[in-house]
Amino acid sequence: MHCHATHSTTLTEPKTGRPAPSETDLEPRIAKLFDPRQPVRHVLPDHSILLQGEPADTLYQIVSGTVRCCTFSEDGVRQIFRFAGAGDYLGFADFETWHFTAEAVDHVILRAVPRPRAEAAIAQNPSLQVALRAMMVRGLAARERHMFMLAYMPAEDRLYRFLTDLAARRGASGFTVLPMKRRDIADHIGLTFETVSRGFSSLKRKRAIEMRGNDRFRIHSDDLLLAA
Amino acid sequence: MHCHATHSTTLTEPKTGRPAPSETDLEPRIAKLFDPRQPVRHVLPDHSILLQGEPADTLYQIVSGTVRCCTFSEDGVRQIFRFAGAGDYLGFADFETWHFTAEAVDHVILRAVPRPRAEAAIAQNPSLQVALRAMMVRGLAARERHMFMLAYMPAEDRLYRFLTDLAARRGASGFTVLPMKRRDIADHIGLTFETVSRGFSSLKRKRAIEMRGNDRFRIHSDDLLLAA
DNA sequence: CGTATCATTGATGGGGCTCAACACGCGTGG
DNA sequence: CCACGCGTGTTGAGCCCCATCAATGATACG
Repeated sequence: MHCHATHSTTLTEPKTGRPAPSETDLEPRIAKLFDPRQPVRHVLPDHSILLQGEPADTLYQIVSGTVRCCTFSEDGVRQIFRFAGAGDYLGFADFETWHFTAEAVDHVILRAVPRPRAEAAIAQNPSLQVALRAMMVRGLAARERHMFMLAYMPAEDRLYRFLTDLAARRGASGFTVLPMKRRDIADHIGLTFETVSRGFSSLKRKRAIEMRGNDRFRIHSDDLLLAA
Repeated sequence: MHCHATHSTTLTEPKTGRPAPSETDLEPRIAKLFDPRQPVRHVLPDHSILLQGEPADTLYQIVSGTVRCCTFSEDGVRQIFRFAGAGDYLGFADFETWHFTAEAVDHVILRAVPRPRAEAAIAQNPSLQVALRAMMVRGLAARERHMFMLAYMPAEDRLYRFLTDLAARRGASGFTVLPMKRRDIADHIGLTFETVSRGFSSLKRKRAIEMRGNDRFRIHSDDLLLAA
């Protein structure tokens, strides 16, 4: 029983990507861990930021750019379980070694903080702990939502939801930049890049999306979509 | 590019379900939140423990039995993102309202603690916070592992891995009880119950598993499996 | 024995993977 | 300037795995 409506299902999330009220208040407490002026790291497209299995001795905040967080199976299949963007954090889901690999999709700028210092600050700051737990709760729910997509949604719906979620996170109306390649999208939503490409074509054909070049898109209103 | 070997891929987890050393030390601290003698709740098979959307005013520890944690899409499709068993906890991934529904698979016995009391205890106990964060980290990794399965593994491999993981969690060698129905398994690994059933038959035929009735199974060694 | 629930097995069709060809932009170097 | 290669994206043809629909067993319970 697949999801008929292309724009289907948000499960029960408040709305896509909208942080809970508590989150809005608490997020700055996490950001304070990072010195807003100091150590900044630049990473070029397709270069790795951190490697699965290596010591997780640093935490990062993404200043700008897009990061793909992925794991590789023994036979080299890549699974991107998350795209992280400006304002997101890397490293709070590990203690000793990284359980995933992070790579730059485009030019990425990071702020870094050594783990010992961060952990010490966390230990002394109860409201920071609450903020962290809230962040991880959102991470759990996001992964469950993604699991549902992988298990039950047909190809085109997966792509449509990926695009709407991305546009919602970027916030601004109008065209949204699509920093990643078709292959990256495919490895994220569990398809081949050919199927992703067909999905783009199909969505364009039925006026669900509009594209400028192949790295900018815009979602059309649901009303238009229903007419198709 | 599917996973050829039936016993394939653990990604990079230490080993199935084995808690990290830190976890072994810290887990009792979470357990201490629950009074080992007092308020116990019994839930009959297929009855609900907590409902998506309702206030999350209680935390639970599972004393015995198996719980399915699931979400429902608008059109009624069920996704079981986790089976929780004896020793597992429910409720640390929410603050105000439940983001999922928990139902008893078999007869379930729970210990409960009111959230305000638990949160107060957490706020005052730093090492408990560390334990909680470790638990949530494991939850994140488990969901990512599951995402990989849903995205890339063929039906039979999914079932085989589900069974091996279950047997590993139960620990004891010999036959393992399978508390849930085919339909539950299907909704967990993203298949239909018919395909799950065919998977059982196929695994039996090639001597990968052995069954006693249809609710007890045993995994055969990989050596035997390779010979098939 | 009749009924209900669950599991198994078969037949059929379709969605997406695979293999393959082609289009397009962009760089380099003749 | 055009040729050529290369990376990326699109489109087509064919096939296979799994969802779907359907029928038959198996077991428990009245």
